[in-house]
Amino acid sequence: MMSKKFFERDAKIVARELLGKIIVRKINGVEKRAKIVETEAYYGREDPASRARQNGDLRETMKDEPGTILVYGVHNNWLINFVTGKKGKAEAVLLRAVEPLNFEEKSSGPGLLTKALQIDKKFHKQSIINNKELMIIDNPNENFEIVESFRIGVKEDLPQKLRFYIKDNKHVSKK
DNA sequence: AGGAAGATCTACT
DNA sequence: GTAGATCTTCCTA
Repeated sequence: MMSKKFFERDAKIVARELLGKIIVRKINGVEKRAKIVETEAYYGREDPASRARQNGDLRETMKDEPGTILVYGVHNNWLINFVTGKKGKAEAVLLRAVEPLNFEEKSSGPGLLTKALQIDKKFHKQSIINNKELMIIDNPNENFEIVESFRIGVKEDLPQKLRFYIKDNKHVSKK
């Protein structure tokens, strides 16, 4: 189980370290497990692609406690983020793709993985720490190479590589 | 109340 | 490769 301290660091670091971890979704006592294979980091006002740029609920949520779940809708899809950094900083990590471990649905994209794991707005503003239906657990002894790239689907990116994925993993989203 | 934009996905050519 | 579907969120009036 991840601690609050894990999420209390820079979004870029958390995004990188979330790779390879296992996300567990409990639905009526049944567990769906998947390995995180792709993430992106988002920042506050200085980030042209971030929703924290505008005022509103999303910006406020990004400034909430680290480990807060942020669910955001775009083009008929739910996207899930975890708030990172110290409270008040407005940072988050987007889950972009996971590898199914004990189920079959496609989850190689931010909208697809929320569908596969049945994540929707009801998780918005809940915390990933000590959550009964959704949790992230450590996966030691994993060995993989991390690739960095620019973010996907954003109109204007930062001059920094903020997307991270596991090299050669088949479930990383396409582009 | 209305409108436009968007961190997407699918299907068709 | 391109277009269209479709809905949440924020901004304007």
